[in-house]
Amino acid sequence: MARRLPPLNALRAFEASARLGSFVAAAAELRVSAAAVSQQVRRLEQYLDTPLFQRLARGLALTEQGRDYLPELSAGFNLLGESTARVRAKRADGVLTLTTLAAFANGWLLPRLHRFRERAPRIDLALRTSREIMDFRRDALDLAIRFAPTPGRGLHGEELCSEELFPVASPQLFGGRHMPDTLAALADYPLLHDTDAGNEQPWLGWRGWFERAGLSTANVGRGPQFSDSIVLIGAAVAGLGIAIGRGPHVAPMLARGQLVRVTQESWKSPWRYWLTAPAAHFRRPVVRIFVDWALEEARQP
Amino acid sequence: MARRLPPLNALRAFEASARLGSFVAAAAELRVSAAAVSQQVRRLEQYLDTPLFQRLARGLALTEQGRDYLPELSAGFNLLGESTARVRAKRADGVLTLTTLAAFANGWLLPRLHRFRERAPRIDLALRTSREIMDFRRDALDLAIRFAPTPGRGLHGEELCSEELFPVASPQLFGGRHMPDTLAALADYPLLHDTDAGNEQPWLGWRGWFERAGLSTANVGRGPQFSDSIVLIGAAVAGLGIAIGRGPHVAPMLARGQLVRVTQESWKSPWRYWLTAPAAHFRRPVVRIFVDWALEEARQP
DNA sequence: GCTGAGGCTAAGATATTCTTGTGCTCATGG
DNA sequence: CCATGAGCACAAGAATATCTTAGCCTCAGC
Repeated sequence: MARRLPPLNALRAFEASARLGSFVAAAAELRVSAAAVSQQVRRLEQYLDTPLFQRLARGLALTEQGRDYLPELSAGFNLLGESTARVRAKRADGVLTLTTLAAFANGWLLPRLHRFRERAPRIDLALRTSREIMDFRRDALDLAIRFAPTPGRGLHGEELCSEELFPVASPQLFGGRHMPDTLAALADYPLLHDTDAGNEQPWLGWRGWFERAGLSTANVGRGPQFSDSIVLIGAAVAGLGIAIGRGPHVAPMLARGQLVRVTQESWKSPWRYWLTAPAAHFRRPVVRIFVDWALEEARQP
Repeated sequence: MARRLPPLNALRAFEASARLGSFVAAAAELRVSAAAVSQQVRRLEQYLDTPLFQRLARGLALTEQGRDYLPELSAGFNLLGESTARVRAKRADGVLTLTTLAAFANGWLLPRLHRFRERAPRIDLALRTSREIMDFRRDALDLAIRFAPTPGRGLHGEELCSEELFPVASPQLFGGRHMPDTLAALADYPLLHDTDAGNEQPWLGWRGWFERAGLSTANVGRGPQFSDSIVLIGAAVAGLGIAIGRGPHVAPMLARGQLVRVTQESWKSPWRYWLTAPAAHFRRPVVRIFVDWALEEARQP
């Protein structure tokens, strides 16, 4: 008749630790101290009477038991989490005003939005794309997605995703010819530039890339410039040259074959995409539901 | 990056309540008071901002939200519970000495035992089938399965399953003829009797059945008698007559078509099958693992 | 119209869980 | 080769969360 379950919070602590590979990281996800996670995991190990981690001086390694255990736990918690999110979202109702870069909206948000509509059919999204930093005091904004080193002063922020960059071009640019496979060889093709880029964020500009590789930057300024990433990408798709593709902005074009990666080079940006707003906004149900959904989307491979 | 989960203990309280249809029943399963369950469910409803139950004067009814929610939660908790049980069982090691009625072992336990071997490959079962009540003080017994109204004096017990009874016979007994469909019509066939039955437990004897139906019991004592349910069933399978089939004892024969139910009559026994032993035994890992497994098996449809 | 089952609430008791602060180990880098 | 810092363990007290108890309410069934 009965069902016997292990201590659930200990289980959650283990699942997070195993998934993230560290008590410190798990503690951040669970918003408790690392010591708390350590204690919870110990409790579970006692309950099971078997070690789940090998404690190394620097970090953790799963034991065989732990390795077998993790995937099923994750699946179980996913079920709990997803079904809960659905229940929560179904009756929420209202408008969510969101700003983000057009290119991010286009590359990341729009292709996923049908799933949000499914989950929260009664929340309407009002999307404001703008290159300016919006002011929460002035504008009637619920939430912003920002690319920045930190969430922003005075604002609460949750990390949405990181960004990997790599050279991309239309396959038509090369006709049948061999595609260049080194950074140096790219200089033979027209390079497309983002106007803003390259000062603070060297990974956004060709100059940064050539300097990092120790190559001459003499001719690196040549080529057309674009003030907006979305237009820049459009130019690359049209075969006008090679652009520095920002992962989240170009993923759908890569998936459709409109763009391909050129060379194996890549650069992982130290900045992050943040979901950000004054802390109070995050307590609005409509915002919370969107944020939870977005974070979940970002966790998918 | 992050995953957001609802309060897990509240979730478990809801799952149990919804599955069992009552806070009182859920409280028994979770081994807390009904008030605690009520509070936990309320907490979850607040978290979700939606009602999950309609509170009726006498009992509960799921709302639409709750109805959608339950199956996924159950699936999630099943994953957690089953994978945990596997991890727990894998290293346990030893012998479990168990007594039970031969017919119950044959009809219920043996067909399921391959799954137990899978889960706990290093636990060997020593099965002692006996019609006598075993004495935990005298015999080296870990656990007994007993059919009784209560677990037994001085012993801890967990309810394994109930028992439904119904007339059964080999389909060959009727040749091509019409199968009797009323209790009264059974009297035309040989009735098979369990020697012990019919005094304390009227549902085990034909006399009890005929009395309950208000029929004459004049000829009800006729027919062969058997001192052991397993032999009685064998006789029924061999086409010797109609027996009172005890659900857990005859399930595999029904599944294989060796027996069929005769008439739609059935009687739900007020006694239960108990897993029972001195409380201390239940704390032995080997016992706990078997008990958890058996309870889980009993929950399956 | 009783009675009992089942649920609710409030308040205080009890447990669990978390944080803080300290100490340890070892990989990394100067 | 030593200093540094990341990451984990441990202990004790603090902060919560959770449970129980006890009394009340409603309605179904007798």
